Amino acid sequence: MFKIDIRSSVPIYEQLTEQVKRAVIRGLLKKGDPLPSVRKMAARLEVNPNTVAKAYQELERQGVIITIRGKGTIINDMPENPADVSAVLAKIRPFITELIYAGKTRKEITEEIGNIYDEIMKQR
Amino acid sequence: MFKIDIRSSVPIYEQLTEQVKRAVIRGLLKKGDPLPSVRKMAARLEVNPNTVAKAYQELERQGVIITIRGKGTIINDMPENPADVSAVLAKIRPFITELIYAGKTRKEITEEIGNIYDEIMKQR
DNA sequence: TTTAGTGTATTATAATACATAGTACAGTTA
DNA sequence: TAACTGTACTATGTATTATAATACACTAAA
Repeated sequence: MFKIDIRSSVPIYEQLTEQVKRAVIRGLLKKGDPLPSVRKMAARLEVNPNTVAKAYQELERQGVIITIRGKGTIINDMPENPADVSAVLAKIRPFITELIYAGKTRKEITEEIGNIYDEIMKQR
Repeated sequence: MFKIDIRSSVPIYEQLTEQVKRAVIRGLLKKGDPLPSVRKMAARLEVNPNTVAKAYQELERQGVIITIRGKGTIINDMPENPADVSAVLAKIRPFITELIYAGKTRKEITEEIGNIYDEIMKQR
């Protein structure tokens, strides 16, 4: 269900947190569903358990999962009150600048973003 | 014309490269316009000359500026053939995931991107 | 030629982030 | 008790970012 690209420049724990969130968005994981333990997940992904632990801690901080020491980790509800959207938009801005500089029009850019949206939501 | 936020987690040289590109996009800088020398720019921004040099080298690598040893640095033509757009889109994807998770709809997201576009293009 | 101003290159230091390794501890469940 | 949870800690290695301090090659003007 989860795959890590070890050659990517994106940190492993970030790859994992994003994929968990995507699975929740797609409905592949629902409230109460358990995640594999830190050690099992690490074994499956062939990464260090500490790296998985870091990803789980980040997911809990964002309210995506609930962890209970000794028991395990389960998926939480999708949040109702939106997170810090403006901070996310600020991070996107430099990339939009790059696209404009590459000659992309306003319409092309918004269409590409729409395509990304569809790809994330799509059930394989 | 350029401002650096020293408290930002975005590297200084990245802040500078993006602002130069934005100035070109807005038409505030045109082909042949000179950029301040590495040392002058560093003094104005109150950063180390090496950091400015790194930004200039990155801008030259991207074809934004032309540097001539002993003479100075000037703005290049806007590129006609687009750069690696797919790589940029790949970097945007995790942020779109975050926005979806925060409850944003497809329409809301594409509109927000459009707003960013307008803000970048806007002449103050 | 000399001088001052360009960009460039190198070495060193410091701080931080990322990932791994190994070990230990606290809590839960069968 | 035994085996499993998550958590905490130290240590190591690598990479990135930024600064500092020089040094070098080239250009333009005095």
